[in-house]
Amino acid sequence: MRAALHCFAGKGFHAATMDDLVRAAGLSKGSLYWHFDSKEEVFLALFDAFALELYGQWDVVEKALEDPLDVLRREVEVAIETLSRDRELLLAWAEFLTHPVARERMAELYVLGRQRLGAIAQRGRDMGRLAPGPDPEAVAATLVATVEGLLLQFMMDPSFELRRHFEASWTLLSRGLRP
Amino acid sequence: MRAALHCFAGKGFHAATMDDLVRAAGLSKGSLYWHFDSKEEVFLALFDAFALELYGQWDVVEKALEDPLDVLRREVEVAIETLSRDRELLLAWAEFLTHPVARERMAELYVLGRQRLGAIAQRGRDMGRLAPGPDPEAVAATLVATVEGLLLQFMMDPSFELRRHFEASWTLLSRGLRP
DNA sequence: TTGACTAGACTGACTAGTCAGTTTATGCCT
DNA sequence: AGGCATAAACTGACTAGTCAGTCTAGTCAA
Repeated sequence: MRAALHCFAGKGFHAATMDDLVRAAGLSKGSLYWHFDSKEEVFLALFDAFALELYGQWDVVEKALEDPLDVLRREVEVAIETLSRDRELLLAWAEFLTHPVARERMAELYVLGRQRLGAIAQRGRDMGRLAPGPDPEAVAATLVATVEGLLLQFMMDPSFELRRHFEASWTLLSRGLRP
Repeated sequence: MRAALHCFAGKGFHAATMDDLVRAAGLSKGSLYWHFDSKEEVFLALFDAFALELYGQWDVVEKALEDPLDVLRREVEVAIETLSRDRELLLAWAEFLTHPVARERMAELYVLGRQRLGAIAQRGRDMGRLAPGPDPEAVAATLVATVEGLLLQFMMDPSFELRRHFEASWTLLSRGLRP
């Protein structure tokens, strides 16, 4: 899987050949096809692994923190950290956007992500910790957009100051979120 | 070019064959190669056309509007409108992210975009129309992130209410931007 | 002995790009 | 008007190469 991530991130899904994966993993063609039925399956397995990791981390955040505004901030932060930890992961992420099946799964991931953030925003509003103005669903969409948009800029340009810009984005957004 | 957009959006850069383009354009192989030297050249020509269109529209906005906050809002709006007008354009946009050369050009586009938005934010701050808090560069990065993040979500899911969520995002952000 | 696993040569479908020409448009001279 | 030259646009069969996936022949641990 690590070898596959390396190959797909470096050359993209199509340009990376099964021979590349085999070489990078130190395996043979036969072995690779013993473990996976097809190139696509390797690719999708990668996606599923990251989706699982991301939402696993969100579970932790939601159990650890109380204040809805803290949870929102930390979840955005965790999503950015998880995906930017490894540059190859980020490049593979872009690759997922262009693969028909991976894209479908990514779409589900977004829907679920918005639901989770939206539910927290709703709770925050009910508790009076968030401004009553913007509806929770739209807040969730805005937060997802911020995560993905900042990551996209970082992906295009490693010198993009992700951390600093995230702090600035949050400062702007939280002013709008607070009652 | 229209035919190429259709093919690349539908199947992606790699899976779309030159024979597909030829069929879609109602041309022959030789003809296509008379106009373009390679598949990559067709692809990059598409990117350049859209980059040009986008910044052309920003020029118009900057000439037409006075108040920096209005300009910022309208430029974000125009970027979203231009890229979401045509679903195929949006899908091709994702394709650009994964092509090494197109990615480089996209990176330049982001840098230039942030510079332009940053300059306007700076002016707004100097004029006292924007809060002095967040530095202009970070404001620009946040706005670019919002555009790209919302578009990404719309790309994955046509039922995503782009317009409504854009309004909500702007409401949140503008609260943070105003003095 | 069996079944999980590995090796790597091989095949067949597919595709970017080429080339040797053909047709159409344009301009110019008588 | 018509003949001629030149360039621009186009045609489609062909080549040379690539690569996902298959297949046969194994190894090795329990």
